[in-house]
Amino acid sequence: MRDDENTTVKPKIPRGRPREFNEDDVVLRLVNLFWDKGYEGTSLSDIVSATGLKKGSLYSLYGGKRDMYLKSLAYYNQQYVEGACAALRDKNSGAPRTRIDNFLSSPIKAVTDNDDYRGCFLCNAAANIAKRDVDVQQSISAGHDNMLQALEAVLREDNSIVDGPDIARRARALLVTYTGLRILVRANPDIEILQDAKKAALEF
Amino acid sequence: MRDDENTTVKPKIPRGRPREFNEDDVVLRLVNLFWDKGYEGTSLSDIVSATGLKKGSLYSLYGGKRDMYLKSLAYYNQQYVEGACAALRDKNSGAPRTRIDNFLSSPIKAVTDNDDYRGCFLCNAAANIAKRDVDVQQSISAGHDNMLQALEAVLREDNSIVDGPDIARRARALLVTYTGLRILVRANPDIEILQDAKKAALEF
DNA sequence: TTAATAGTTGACCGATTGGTCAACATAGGA
DNA sequence: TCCTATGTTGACCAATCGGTCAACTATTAA
Repeated sequence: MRDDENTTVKPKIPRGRPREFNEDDVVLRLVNLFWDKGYEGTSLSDIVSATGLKKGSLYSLYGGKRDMYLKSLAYYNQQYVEGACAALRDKNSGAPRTRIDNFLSSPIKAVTDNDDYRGCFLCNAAANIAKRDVDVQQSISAGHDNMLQALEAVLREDNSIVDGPDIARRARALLVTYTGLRILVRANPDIEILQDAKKAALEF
Repeated sequence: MRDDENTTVKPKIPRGRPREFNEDDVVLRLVNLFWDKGYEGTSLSDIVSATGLKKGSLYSLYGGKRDMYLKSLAYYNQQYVEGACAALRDKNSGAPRTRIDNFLSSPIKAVTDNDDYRGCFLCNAAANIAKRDVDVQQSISAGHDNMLQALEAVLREDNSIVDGPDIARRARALLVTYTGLRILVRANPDIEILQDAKKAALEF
């Protein structure tokens, strides 16, 4: 009891030399690197120059390149995927159909608004090395599950769809469309194709 | 005129030492390698051991790794994509809707029938390096254009769809769904999700 | 002060990367 | 039988790959 008096919130007890960097900044840079160039396409020296950290620091922090990749996927799930899911679920951000439209528009808007052709990190990971790495596979599945549940939630709000197996099916179809859009963005500069496909995907 | 007498069809005039391999066999092995492991994920020694050729032969044949990749994409377009498009167009292989169903089923059947989780070579290429290589991008676009045209052709056969902009839009949506299925196959072992999504995508 | 702990750094590692090349082999044409 | 043209081979290349480590620095606890 006496000990707890001073450390009510147990704020922090750092020992040894303090870090000279912010770990969130670092992992964000990792995400952006792997997202853009993939696992094999990103080299350690890419990482060193992008983060400013030396190999030693990186390795004592993560263990290895693969762990950096895994951390990046987790961070992406936590930040980006979770953000998209929250928007889907947010009843204050429009009618159900509007939110679904926004969801399918985001892959396109990334290009038109921000010149961001990177697509979806999870989709790229799937195309990259998913089959050869169970942990990568699990991270992707986790993200997809999250999205599927958010999609089902918003679909259930829509009166025009009968509750039941249709909901799950529709959600799955939307995820597939989302994935397709995110991939095509990386290869096809023709935005009209994507907008058309989105429009058709919303006709249900 | 005299010279042409003997060489009516100009069959072949091979000079120098003849090749000890079949070029089609080689490129097929290249396709299978790059398809599975991607560009950066495939090393020259992978290629050497898969083809049986030595580096010297490979380089005098193709010029470099990137050219091998480009050749593989072209071969994939010529063989696999063209095959799928022909099946879509073939009026003897079922009603329009049936053919579209087959088209969307092929990504799933590859898994269930042949344990083939590689997805689509073009989609993987898009996720891999498309943005950094114009030639790769063009090869992907060419394949997609081919598919889109075949899809439009078969959709035009279907009486339930009014000819006009709807055709193109529907075709584009189908291509996006196809792409999404092919990508998800690589990451998600849950076939039921894909079958469900396919079913929903056919409800138009 | 002095340990103990943790972070930073640059030199270093063997292995592998994509790629080159000279020597040699095998064919057709003169 | 040469000559030319092409194919095959293995040795070789610099550069880069992911990864390790000992020396050094900065901090807190005793």
